[in-house]
Amino acid sequence: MSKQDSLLRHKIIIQKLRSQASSFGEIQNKLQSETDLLDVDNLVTSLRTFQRDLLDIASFYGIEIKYNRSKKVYFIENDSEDEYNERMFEALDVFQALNVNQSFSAYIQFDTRKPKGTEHLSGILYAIQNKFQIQFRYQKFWETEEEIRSVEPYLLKEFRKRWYVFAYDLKHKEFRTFGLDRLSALNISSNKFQFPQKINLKEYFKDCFGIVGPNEGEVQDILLKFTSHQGNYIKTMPLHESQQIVKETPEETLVKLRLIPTYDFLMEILYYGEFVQVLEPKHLADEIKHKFQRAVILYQS
DNA sequence: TCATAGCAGGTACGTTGTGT
DNA sequence: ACACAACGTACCTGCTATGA
Repeated sequence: MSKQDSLLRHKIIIQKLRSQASSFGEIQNKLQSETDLLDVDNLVTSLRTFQRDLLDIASFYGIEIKYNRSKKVYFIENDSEDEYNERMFEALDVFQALNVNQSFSAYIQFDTRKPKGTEHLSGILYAIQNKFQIQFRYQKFWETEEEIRSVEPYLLKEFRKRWYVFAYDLKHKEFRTFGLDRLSALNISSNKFQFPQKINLKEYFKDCFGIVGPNEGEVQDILLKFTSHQGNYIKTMPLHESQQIVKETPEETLVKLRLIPTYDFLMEILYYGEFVQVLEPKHLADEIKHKFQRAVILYQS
């Protein structure tokens, strides 16, 4: 029984109890069926170990599982569906799937991609937690030369499967976002910094789309008309936390957003091509229109 | 009465030291 | 360089005391 199995067991227990309150026997049955399905070491444990699992789940994930004596079932008391835990379980799923059997490699095709800089995640996280300045080499997309940066790291941010660190650049004296995949020779210095009182990170990025900070423009109400097919997709994968479905018909889905229309957002709209129309604001609709017109010119000969 | 928690002991596995 | 024993650690189970 490895640590990995313990994590897997925790995940299955949480999933089982999220779907319904269950007795210890029912949980054991679930663990047994998952053991057969995943082809792993036996995940079924004794009651004593299960009780310890409950304590671990509470301390690791903050999910409190209680026992209902009269109904003889365990249930989750304070389920928050925490984003971090969800992502961790997701990673575990992938790890599990890839780890099951090497011979499955014939059935798995990876997206082609370059290194994502994830090896820096734990180092930067450590620096953020302990408020240490960091230095690193940084290469911008559009420049060939590397620069040495010295920054105060505040936040790790993920966007479109890439990781970024939001930080205060000590040389340029401003907040900047750095892509981890373009960063090398990371050094965590012993220089401490004070976290700026005036910034609330959740609030800071609330109206933003992508990695561009809020100093890039004003918050606006945006109304988009998607084809119903794309609309279904958008409903399951919201563009932004402010997203609201305003109207739905068999032909179209109207979506309202409230954010700063940054460059990243513009790119997102262009990505949906003919399947979306910007209804409001007009200047954004015009900008998209111009971009498409310029693109069309490329194909006229 | 029964869930819970503490403890002792077993097993598996990784690491380290030693001999060939 | 390799094999193997000794040791340490993590994690498990079963037993049992506790207390709501």
